[in-house]
Formats: sequence, structure tokens, C-alpha cells
Amino acid sequence: MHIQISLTDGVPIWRQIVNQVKYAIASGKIRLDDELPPIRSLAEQLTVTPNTVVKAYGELESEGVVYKRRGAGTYVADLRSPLARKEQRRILSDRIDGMLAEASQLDFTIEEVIELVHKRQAVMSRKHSETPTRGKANAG
Amino acid sequence: MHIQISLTDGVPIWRQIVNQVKYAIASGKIRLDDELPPIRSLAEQLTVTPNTVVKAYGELESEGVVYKRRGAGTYVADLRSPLARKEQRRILSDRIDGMLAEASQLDFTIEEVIELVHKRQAVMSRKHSETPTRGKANAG
DNA sequence: TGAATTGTATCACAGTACTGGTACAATGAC
DNA sequence: GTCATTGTACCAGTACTGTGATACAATTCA
Repeated sequence: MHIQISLTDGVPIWRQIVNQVKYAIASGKIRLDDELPPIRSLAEQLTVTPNTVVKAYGELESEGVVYKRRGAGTYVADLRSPLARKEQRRILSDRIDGMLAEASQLDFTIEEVIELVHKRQAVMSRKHSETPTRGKANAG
Repeated sequence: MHIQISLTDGVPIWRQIVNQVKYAIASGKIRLDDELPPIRSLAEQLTVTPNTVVKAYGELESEGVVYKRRGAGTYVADLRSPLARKEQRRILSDRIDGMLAEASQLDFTIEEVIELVHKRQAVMSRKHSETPTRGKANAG
């Protein structure tokens, strides 16, 4: 669990933690029921306040990515569980709704949006080919 | 040009103005080269500071929705012009990139994303059927 | 039971976004 | 050129977000 944060790129520390934990899970570095670093430990390692880690872990929990057990620790949740998956779908839906609202106001048709999504997906997966959408791509 | 703002819904006033101007254009209430209310007039009408309207109009200009002529006024731009269209495409691409990054981290495939986009589009166009994506939908 | 470890809750400070007030500069009408 | 109108620029106050410090509560384990 090696997390590297930047204090200068404008992205809040708690969000950097969220992203890197998600990435660690997506890339298989940490797995189901693995324990994340205790709040204090990670806070000390990153030399930030425990509060910041609390906020990050709280966000991860609300997204169904991890679960916490008071007095015990914070653990990687089963992302394929129906509950977690439903929550993730809700989060992504919110983001898509915002995007579609923007597209509508900018006078894009749904067909144009879909085309643009495909194009951006192609660009993004080309940019960092080591992080494809789901491990499936490793086999293809 | 009737704009209604809410001080309690958490959405910044300048953004409410942006959205309603866009909607007024999309719905045909104001057209190409029509003049928007002067900053002071709209500020007075909404009982907000001119600064807030300045910010809203500035955002609209940066998106290519309007153009300003100092000493004259603010006017609806030609949204189909290549320059405006390119800028709008850039804005939407940014939003899509963020959405795809989220989707990737939440472990959705591109196929699932596309499916969800279609579903949300269906939901949204059902919700307020008077604001379809582009007038084209009136014919279909 | 009691100490150690873990997450939780509360208050405080700094930076930023949002809004407000007012003076300045450029354009258009005369 | 002069005046009215328009957008621009600058500074100030307020609320919120992000971060920091520290005390509290629940769980684990000897």
C-alpha cells in the first residue's frame, strides 16, 4: 500500500487517497478483505492529519469500495457484491446525468455523445495503456 | 429574457444564470445576435451584484455561447460556427473524460458505460419531455 | 478486566469560491 | 468632443472546503 500524494496539483489530498486506493484495488495490489493501513498510520506516512484520511476512507466506504470495523480496521469490500455494485452504478449514473445535461445544453445529439464517449475512451486507453478498463483487456 | 434564481438550492447564482441563458437559447426564446440584458439591468432585476452577472456572462463567452462588445452589449453567438462548436466539443470531452475515469475506477467496461448512457438518456428525456436533445426530436 | 489499537467526533485555522460595492475604460449616439 | 451606456477591474466581506490537532468510544487481545 504505497500512496504518493502531491500538494501542488490542486487535487485535494483526500481525493488523491481515494483514487490511489481504488487503483490499488483495480490493479490487484490489494484484494478482497485485505486490510488498509490504519487511519493514523497512513496519516503519519503521508504526514497529513488523520482527518484527511478519515474523509478519504469515508468516501470509499460510501461508494462501497471498503468497509470499516471499529476497533479492528478498514478492509477492501467485495466490489462484485450486489449492494456495492448498485451503489457504484448510482454514482456513475449521477455523473452521466450531469454529462448528458451539459451535452443537451450544448446542443449535442445522443448519437454525437455516444460517438464522443467512444473516441475519448480510445484516447484514454491509449494514453496509459497499463490501466485498461477492467482486467479483461489483459487477455485481449 | 425572464430569469428566476433561487438562493437556497446550493447552486451558485452565476451558474443558474448560465443555465437559464443556455436554456433560453436552446428553446428558441432568444436567437442568434439577440442582445442579452445588460449586466447592470440583469443584476438589478435579480437584485444581485453586477459581478455575479459578469461571471455568468464570462462563462457563457468562454463556452462560445455569447459574444460581448464593450460599450454595446452581450449577444447570442452562432452556436453552429466551427469555433464555438469546437469549444463546446472540448468542454463536453472534459466532462466525458472525468466520467470515463470514474467508470474505469469503479470497474465498469466501456460497453456497460455506453448502455448506462443510453438508459440515463431515456430516463432524462422522459422526465422533461419538453426539452429533448436538439429540436430534431420534435420530428421523431 | 485492562491496555493497546482502531475508528469517531468536535473544534480551529487557512485557502478559495461566491457575492457585494464601487471606480475605470471603451463604445455608441448626438 | 460630450454624455450616456456598456463591459472591465479591483478590493472587501462571508461561507464553505480542506486540513490540522486532539479528545472520545468501540473493539481486540493478553
